Amino acid sequence: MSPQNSLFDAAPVASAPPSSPLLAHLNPEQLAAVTLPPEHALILAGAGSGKTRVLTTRIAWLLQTGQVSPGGLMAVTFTNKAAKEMLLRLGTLLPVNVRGMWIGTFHGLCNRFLRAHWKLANLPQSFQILDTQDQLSAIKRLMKQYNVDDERFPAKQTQWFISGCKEDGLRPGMVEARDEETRKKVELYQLYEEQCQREGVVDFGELMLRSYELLRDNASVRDHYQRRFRHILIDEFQDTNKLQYAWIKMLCGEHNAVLAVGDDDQSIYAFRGARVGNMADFVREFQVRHQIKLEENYRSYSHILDSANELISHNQKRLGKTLRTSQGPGEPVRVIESASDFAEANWLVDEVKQLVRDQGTEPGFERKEIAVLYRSNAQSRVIETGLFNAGIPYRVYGGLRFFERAEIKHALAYLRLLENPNDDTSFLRVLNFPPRGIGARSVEQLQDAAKAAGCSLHDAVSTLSGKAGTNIAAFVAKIDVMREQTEAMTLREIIALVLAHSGLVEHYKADREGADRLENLEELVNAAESFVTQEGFGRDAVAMSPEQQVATLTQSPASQGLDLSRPLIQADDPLPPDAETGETLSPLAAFLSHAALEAGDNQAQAGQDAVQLMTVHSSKGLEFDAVFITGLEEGLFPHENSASDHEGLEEERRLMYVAITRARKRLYLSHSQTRMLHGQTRYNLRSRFLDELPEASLKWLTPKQQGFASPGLGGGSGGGYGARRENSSASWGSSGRSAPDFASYTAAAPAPLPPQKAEPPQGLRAGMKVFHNKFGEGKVLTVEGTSNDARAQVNFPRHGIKWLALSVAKLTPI
DNA sequence: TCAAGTGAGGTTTTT
DNA sequence: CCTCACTTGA
Repeated sequence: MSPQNSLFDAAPVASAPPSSPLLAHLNPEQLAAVTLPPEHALILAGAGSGKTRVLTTRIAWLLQTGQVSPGGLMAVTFTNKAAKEMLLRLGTLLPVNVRGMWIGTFHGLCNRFLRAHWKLANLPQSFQILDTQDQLSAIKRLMKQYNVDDERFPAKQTQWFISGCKEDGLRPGMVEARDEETRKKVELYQLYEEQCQREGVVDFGELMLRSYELLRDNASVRDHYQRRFRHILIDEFQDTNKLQYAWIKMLCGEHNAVLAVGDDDQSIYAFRGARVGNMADFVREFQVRHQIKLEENYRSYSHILDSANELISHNQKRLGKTLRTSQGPGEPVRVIESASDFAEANWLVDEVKQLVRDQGTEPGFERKEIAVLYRSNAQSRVIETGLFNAGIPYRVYGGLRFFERAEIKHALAYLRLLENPNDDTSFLRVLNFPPRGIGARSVEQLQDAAKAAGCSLHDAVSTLSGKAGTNIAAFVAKIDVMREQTEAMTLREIIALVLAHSGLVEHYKADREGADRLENLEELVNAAESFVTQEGFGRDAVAMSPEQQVATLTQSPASQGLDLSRPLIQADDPLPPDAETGETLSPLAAFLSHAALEAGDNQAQAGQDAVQLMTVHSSKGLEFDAVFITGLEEGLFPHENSASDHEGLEEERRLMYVAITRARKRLYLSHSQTRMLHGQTRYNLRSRFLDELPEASLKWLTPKQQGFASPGLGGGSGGGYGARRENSSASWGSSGRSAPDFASYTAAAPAPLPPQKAEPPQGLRAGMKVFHNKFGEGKVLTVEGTSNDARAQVNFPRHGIKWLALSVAKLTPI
């Protein structure tokens, strides 16, 4: 390794930077990152280190110093939210018209690319995008048609297989199929592809894969984009999958500069194909000479950061990074043990009340600045019940988003049929919705006819005869008439007409519980309206000519230091070969892409001052004044499915790291002795992660108990926080039932009482080592049930994993 | 065609 | 225990 290649040399600024206001207030590392020379670089950006700021300032700096024109760079993110944020902040840094710039999500940019090159990509101009739901129903339909046993090949699994292949860049012919089962899946993959192609639809994976292949197979297109995008900036690089990495590589020729920004310690999406290893691969394959660490944290006090640092230091596979702050220690991290999940929720409710009540005085927390995090969605229920009964407003992240709602999907299906009559997924979705007397038999007949003729359902209708055909023919006629009627209409008018003529509005009006759905349909019209005005109905979906780009740029307000007279686009920046710039995508088609790629807000009633409930995964990228991390128990967090192998455990630890680093001022870590799971009471040990934190930064509100050794000891009651120190010698279960149960919060709907006794059967807890007369030594994995029903799952090194009924088997703790 | 019943399965999720 | 997807019966 050459000296230049040494790790994390904060690269000196090439030449003295212009003392631009852009660069003010950046710390040395940030400044170095922003002003890096135009070469490949990796920024290792810790949580809360100003990553987005560096990215946007870098773009602004490149533009301002004339190193690149707005059309000459591309910035890629994973979520629409991140992309919007980037555009927004860029707009505040520079008077640049960001419309038309290639800043967006991987999928959004691929969509734009494929729209510009639809012919080369072998797609219809207005190809439709299948979301995950659509994809699954398309696969189900396919499997039915080919009489595939869905017991042996569940549609979900097939979907997972297909998506997995695409993420790895594999077409059916490239998949290595050793066993019969895989061969069958590959066959289904092949058939699915043919079906999508026939119907003119692409799924999310296809957007990426086809873009990649087009670049790979078409030298002139590839050359064009390689020459065009001198600067490529990638956000959240640790989340890229194999295909995305290959795609980036494909966009890189001799003279490109890729700026990859990421944090290996926050890589929590391996389960969906993300490869942290891409960071190391990037450094090696791109011969990255500049690596910069951003370790200064602007979010949290040092007790919180010390906890995060210490925890993550237990991971072996790391690039290495330590967060620091100049904000001072702050409060210690509070740790609490409860007797049950109910008690935990109760305590949490009390604590939240306290935090909110203190508002105005110190510390003073707004409800929306309080987050409750958990490992899995199922955990939210108890907490919701508690908050609900206490009358505390709360908001749960992660339900159905706007464009995923059934009524919206129905409306979109009609709209899609206007654009593309061959979209069988949409056809089937609304063929009999609202009900118009088309039964399963008729549908099957139609499907058979279509299969025989090798055409779409829409086209097969004419071949249909008899009574069954008339209703279907009427449906098709209705769609065709709508298409004609809407030809010259605005998007808003089109949607209004479709809503009325499809019968959707009528149907929901008749439905007692249809009011909400009607409201959403109303909202769809609004969404279309604002799409048209804000997005310029997707004009940016088509590659802009240089002239257009200069034009939009000069339209923007007077710039500070941006020389508008200089030619912004080089003369040698021609339109991509075969770009279909003449034909504009229809507003409707653009809106439909938008609906598929941007499913809408993930939270109900935004803007309200409500406590935020979400999984740790969805908390990534967010921050709150106060954070509760709940359910810190072995088996839950780290999750039992991940704890067995080293890789999985390290990812769980990163997840915990993400959770901790969400907190600005105050952090609570909570675990419970018992928890209701799958209808059974489980007895879990506290998470090992709690033992991986620095004692000096913690404050145990309930006494810390010794490891696995004394299951019968200790004190956690569900009650008062911080006031429970006195019962350190009390046997749990017999004391500390002082917490009010939910019934005391609610007059109307009493919730179930917490269990009377939290005594694990025979004192067994997960994680304990036990001895069995026949099997020898083993480790307890789980304990379930009570008294006579109780059983334990034990892993015996010699005999494997066994379930043992505790009323029969003799297990001695050792 | 719709409502009630049955049975399986229950980490994490964006596009 | 709870949710959902799918089947069955009127």
